[in-house]
Amino acid sequence: MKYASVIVDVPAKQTDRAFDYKIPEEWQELLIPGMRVIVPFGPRKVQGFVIETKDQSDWNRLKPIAEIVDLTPCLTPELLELGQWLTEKTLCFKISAFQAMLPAAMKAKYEKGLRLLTDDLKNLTEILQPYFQKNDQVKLTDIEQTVPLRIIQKEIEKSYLEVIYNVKQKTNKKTVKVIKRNQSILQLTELFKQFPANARKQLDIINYFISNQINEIPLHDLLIEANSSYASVKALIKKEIFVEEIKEVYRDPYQDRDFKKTNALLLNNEQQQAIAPILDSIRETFHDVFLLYGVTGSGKTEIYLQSIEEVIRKGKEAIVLVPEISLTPQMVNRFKGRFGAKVAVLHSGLSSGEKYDEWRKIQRKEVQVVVGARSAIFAPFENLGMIIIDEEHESSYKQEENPRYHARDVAIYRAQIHKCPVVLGSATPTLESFARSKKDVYKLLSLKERVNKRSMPRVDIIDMREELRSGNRTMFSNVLIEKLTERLEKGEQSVLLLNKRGYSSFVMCRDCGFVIQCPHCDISLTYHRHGQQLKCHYCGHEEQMPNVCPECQSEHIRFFGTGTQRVEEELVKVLPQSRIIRMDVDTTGMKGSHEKLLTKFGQKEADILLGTQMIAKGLDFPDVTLVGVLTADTMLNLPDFRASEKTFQLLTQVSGRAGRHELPGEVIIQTYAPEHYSIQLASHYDYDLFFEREMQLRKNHAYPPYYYLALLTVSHPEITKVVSVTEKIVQFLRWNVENETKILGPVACPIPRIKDRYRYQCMVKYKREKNLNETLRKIMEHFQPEINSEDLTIAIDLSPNTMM
DNA sequence: AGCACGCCGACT
DNA sequence: GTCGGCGTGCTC
Repeated sequence: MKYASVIVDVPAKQTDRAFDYKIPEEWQELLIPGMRVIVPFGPRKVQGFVIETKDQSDWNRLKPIAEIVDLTPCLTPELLELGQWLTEKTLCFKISAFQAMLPAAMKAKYEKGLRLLTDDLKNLTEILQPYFQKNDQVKLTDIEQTVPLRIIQKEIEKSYLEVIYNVKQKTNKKTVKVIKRNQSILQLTELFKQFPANARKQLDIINYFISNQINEIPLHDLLIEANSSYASVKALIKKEIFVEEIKEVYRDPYQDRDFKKTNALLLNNEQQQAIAPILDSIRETFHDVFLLYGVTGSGKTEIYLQSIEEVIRKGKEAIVLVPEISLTPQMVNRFKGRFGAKVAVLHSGLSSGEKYDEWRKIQRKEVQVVVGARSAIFAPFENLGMIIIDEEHESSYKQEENPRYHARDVAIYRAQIHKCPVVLGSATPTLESFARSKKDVYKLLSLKERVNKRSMPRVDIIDMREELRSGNRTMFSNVLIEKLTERLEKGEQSVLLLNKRGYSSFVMCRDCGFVIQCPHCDISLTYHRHGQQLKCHYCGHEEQMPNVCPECQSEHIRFFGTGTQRVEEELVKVLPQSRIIRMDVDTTGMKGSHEKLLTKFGQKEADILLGTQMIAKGLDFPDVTLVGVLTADTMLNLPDFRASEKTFQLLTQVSGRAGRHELPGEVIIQTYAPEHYSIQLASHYDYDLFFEREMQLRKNHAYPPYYYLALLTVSHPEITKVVSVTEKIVQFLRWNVENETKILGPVACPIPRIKDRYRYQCMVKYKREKNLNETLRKIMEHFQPEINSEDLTIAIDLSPNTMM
């Protein structure tokens, strides 16, 4: 093939199409679609993806491809196709779709440099001379600060310098030097006999290879094992007895750990009934979507594991998606324990290099199973036998930035192509999925019993308003303190959950009610104990906590709301004898600290684990017998049509953390809205009734699953512009949609201003809209001039999870 | 997105 | 007369 169509790494409307390039002669056999290349683009060079090779091009002034990045394509034909589908489904740029499918380490970095063109350094202006003493190339970033751009430009005009564009690869393949023998063991043995006896170190090395019967060994290891130095090794290399090689090695984040090999557990009756149709689907290469609806502790994971075994037996591969936070060691252990080295793990706790390495294992087909968060759905397997999405209801499966895809949709798309099953597992399925299972679009598989036959822990709802009325002004109800004390005495553990979503510690004046807000965003600043700072979570603005109210000069200005730090302090006051582990973003920022804290708790080095949402999932500690939810209802006040659903899910999840083993558990839910149905029904573990009630509400308010949603968010520094653009969009939409489709707006967003930009939105609620994407594309096209030059942005989210 | 080109005002 | 502002349009 002589020509290649390339999608270039320039995320913009005008460049969102293929550009053709000539393939240099020597690469014409080599280059195939899915490979990354570096191509000249205007005056610079950019990375791009080859989507097609061909023998003809409509363009006549073609530039040649500058470089090939991959030797094997990083995108399979299926993924190339999937990228196309993603762009259409989410209205994102093609390049963004491709980049979303690969580990971040494979994204190119760009760097500008200057190259010396004149032979005589003295021609150059004096300040520039020192930079070119040693090298004829200098990074522009090194010079920019000291030398004004004007001066540099002058030199370029005089052709003493030229600008060069470098595309740098982040892909830091980790390598080691290995020493390889160049001769057979037999030859070495011969050599050993005749070797000069005074070369003792060299003899040691040769002997090491002979006695251990090895072909090669990493240099580092050799030096230690044979107790020798690099000098002796080099001498042997010079004699051509050994050779030195650079070898790619994987950073294995789990290398220092042994995983206890586990075997398949015996499935109970219910589990057997649930797994049978999945196994059928795997065996018969048939696409199906299963909703595995099983209460916490009903043994869903064992079903996953045994299904995967079948997939592997068939010589196929499996993807397992788990929510980011539940990718705890416990989860990894179960998969590694069963499948050992056949598993790759992809989650945010890994460094970008580690993620890249795990991805390479998948690409090279060295593993058959990948366990990972959302983006693992793009694992470059070519022989998929099954896709599992655990905790199907988790909102983290939806990406909240472009491309705004939902992993569930991608899973079903891929599974259709591979003719394999998708298993969606949850104790609290999304209304969408459960509704689909009722309509037989998904096949429902139920697990109603817990494996250990224990009933779910008893849940008590505590009305915090009552507590306040009876004079308890702390954040702990009397009952909770009582129960916590009880656990302390018995040596059992407790978990306390602070539901922080939709809740922040703002600063208010007690005298005049003034709340300190961000000057750039319409949202109150959050108090951070660290350095008495006030911080904006949306734009990063920081200011000092004032001593007096800026409005009325009163000294009664203080922060409200509760952070885990604050809870910890209070808790220590009430239960001074307790040992507490606090887990939130502050304490788990560092790599691996999350895990360390959990291990500590698991080894009973603490009595109470206190944390935010992140502790709600996947934890399984035998001695936890009490779970307390400090503030159950904070989410309910958010402008989010899923607020009740999320509250129900969260409460059900945490309740499942108590009493998973021998000891019976108990749950205390503190709330200011005890009568709310999502709290009431969660306390009775009544998903079915919750489903009924919530469905009724969704129907009445025209929300999913009865209607599909599309959310358009317009932003611009001037409010008048935002309003007028949003109005125009609404008008255009009204003209172009079906009668039963509802258009809401324009309205200001829940956060009406972020980073000095006003935000308005408009919501489309529809049942059938064949041409919606086309209509939306027309809108984007129409406003393109303003988007390009007037700092206007229009964001489109098809099927938004929230309205924020 | 970047970058060049080009057309206008305010300075040596 | 030149420097430098940023609107416009292109990138195989």
